[in-house]
Amino acid sequence: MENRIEKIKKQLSSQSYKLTPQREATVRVLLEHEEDHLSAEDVYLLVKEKAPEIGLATVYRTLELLSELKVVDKINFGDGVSRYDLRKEGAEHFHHHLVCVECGSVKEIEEDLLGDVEAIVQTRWSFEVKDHRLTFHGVCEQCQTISSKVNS
Amino acid sequence: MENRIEKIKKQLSSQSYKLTPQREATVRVLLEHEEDHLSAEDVYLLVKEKAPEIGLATVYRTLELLSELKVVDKINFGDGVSRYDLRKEGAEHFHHHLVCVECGSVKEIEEDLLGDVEAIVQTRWSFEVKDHRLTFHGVCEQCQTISSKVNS
DNA sequence: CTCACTGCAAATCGTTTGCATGGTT
DNA sequence: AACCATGCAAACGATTTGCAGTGAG
Repeated sequence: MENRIEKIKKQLSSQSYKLTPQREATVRVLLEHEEDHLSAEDVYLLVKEKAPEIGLATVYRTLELLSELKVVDKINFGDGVSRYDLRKEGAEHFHHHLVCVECGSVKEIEEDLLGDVEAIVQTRWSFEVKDHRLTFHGVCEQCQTISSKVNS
Repeated sequence: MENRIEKIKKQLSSQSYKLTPQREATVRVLLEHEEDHLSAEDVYLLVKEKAPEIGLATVYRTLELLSELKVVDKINFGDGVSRYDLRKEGAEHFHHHLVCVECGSVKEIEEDLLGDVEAIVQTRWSFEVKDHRLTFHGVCEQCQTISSKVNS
């Protein structure tokens, strides 16, 4: 935890940005909720618990900044809200997501399943792939169980 | 063209919706711009050329309806705008996209490259895949050429 | 003293909704 | 007459911006 903060601090200062208390509080919230997919509003409310004076605009500005530095990834699951996801240590690619159309839960897949596909795209369409976004829509294990009960 | 309109008309009436003049004009615009990825605003402006009385709200309502019927897919490339994409005839899956980070162009890939990956997700995570969204971010062929010129 | 950073409120932008009207059946 | 669909304007929610105040270097 602390060393990840330290790392982010260095990343910031290398581009002459400061890790202000507000920014640190925001980063800490993100670290404590790595599994979730928080919206800016979510982050704001959580940060407010630690630093009540913080403003929503600052949270937006911080998330924007972290996004530029590729510390977080900004995603969009189609509801009109942006969500922010800590990039895992050393991950060079965005991870994949499984979105359940029944309960709305979101699961992350860390493995990169797209190696082959990227190679195909690269050669067949002469497209130099830098990153990707992959989301599956479907029914999660839990909801499959529930609906099979209902239907029996 | 006409037979696709006819088909959509049938699809609508099978669920007791009507293909009103406004809806037809909207569908025609989408058909004439299959390659593009129009936002609701874009569609609105184009429809207005044919049917000046149409309101923006109607365009939104029509696109929403077509989206439910799976005639179009609603996508989001991360700028805060929804875009609407005609589903190809008989396609059961969403097609993939190549977004160029240099010039912003968007290219479509019709082939479904995810068959294997879906099988993996299905078995390994017990997730029943219904559909997917796959977007690659990178540099398109044209921009690769340009930047290699600049750098030489 | 300077300048990046902040909080607040107002502004913006895409999208949705309420409502009165018009057209079909 | 009942009802779906429309246009318009107002409402809405997420995000951005202008600006004056603050604090670290």
